[in-house]
Amino acid sequence: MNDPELITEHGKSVQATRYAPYFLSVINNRLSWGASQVYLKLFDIGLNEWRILSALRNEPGVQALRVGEMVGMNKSVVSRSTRRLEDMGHVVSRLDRARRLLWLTPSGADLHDKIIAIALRREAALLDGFSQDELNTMFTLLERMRANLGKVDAVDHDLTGR
Amino acid sequence: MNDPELITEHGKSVQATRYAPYFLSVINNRLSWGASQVYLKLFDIGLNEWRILSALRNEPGVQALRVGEMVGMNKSVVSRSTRRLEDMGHVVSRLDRARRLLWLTPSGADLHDKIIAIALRREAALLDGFSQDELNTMFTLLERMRANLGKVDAVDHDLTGR
DNA sequence: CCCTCTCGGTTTGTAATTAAACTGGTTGCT
DNA sequence: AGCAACCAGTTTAATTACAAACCGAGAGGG
Repeated sequence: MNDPELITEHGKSVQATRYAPYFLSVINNRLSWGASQVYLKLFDIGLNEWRILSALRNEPGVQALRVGEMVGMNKSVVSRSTRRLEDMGHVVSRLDRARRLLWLTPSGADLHDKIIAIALRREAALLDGFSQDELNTMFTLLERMRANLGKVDAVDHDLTGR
Repeated sequence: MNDPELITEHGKSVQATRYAPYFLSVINNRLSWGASQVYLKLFDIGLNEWRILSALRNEPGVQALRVGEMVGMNKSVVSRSTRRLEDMGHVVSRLDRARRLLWLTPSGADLHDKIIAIALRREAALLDGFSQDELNTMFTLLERMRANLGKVDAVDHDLTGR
């Protein structure tokens, strides 16, 4: 019945339950997709716009490029999303030489404060049942993974010849 | 100089370094983007195609829907990616009633074995320096987060009214 | 035997993400 | 002053991701 040309035997493979990238992607994808949907539905802005609000709340008057660094966004996204927030009246910008400096408006600050409450509630649900010790451990381990990303890149460069 | 209408004071905000979703997104995004680039460059297939190869290696002859469950992919992605793999000759399918059953071809199995070596190398780089104990702890904590995703959804439903 | 409901799968639409090409203004050097 | 190098930001293109609408084949009930 089965074509002998087909692979039908169980070979060595990745066990998803012990493969870190799989775990990370499942958790992250559902988290960020869910966040987007909630923010869009309640406030008509997406996850990227929210990140910008957050950055500007921390450092009012920064330039666009710095916003990207702060929240780990590509500058192209910063560009589009700030424009959108500006159109909606949540952000204003001023040109300083070649730089574009950004501030929240009162409505932007208000929006930020509403969304952060939701973001923290969602995070609390994600970490429900974690003791303080476990939280510390987890952040430490995540931080070490993040620090190792450069080594992953090195593997990639090795494989693709830069 | 600063318009008084603008928010310029530092208010309560999210500290990215202790905000789990941010960490997860940074790590995951770089990981999966990097993987895609490597697989595309070396083998002309993307991350999604790779995931399907992996699922079919584990369970030859499964139906498309089940593949999605196994590797956490949306069925629409499974649909597109399997078609692509079939066009490339790495996968064959057979209709069984309404189901579409999938198998690797020898070339697909070969491709799988090449890529898994890379995937494991990349993961090893990510987890470089982790002791066996730390690995166990981390997978446990990740699994608990994954299990909590339902609670996050509950928060979302509560907020958006289903 | 036909109608409807269900189920697997495909298509479509929107958001997020990154790199790379492009633009325009600044700065620095001669 | 003029040209080149650089830098911030914008635009474009490609990939991943999810939900929802859609479609077609089966199954079940009347």
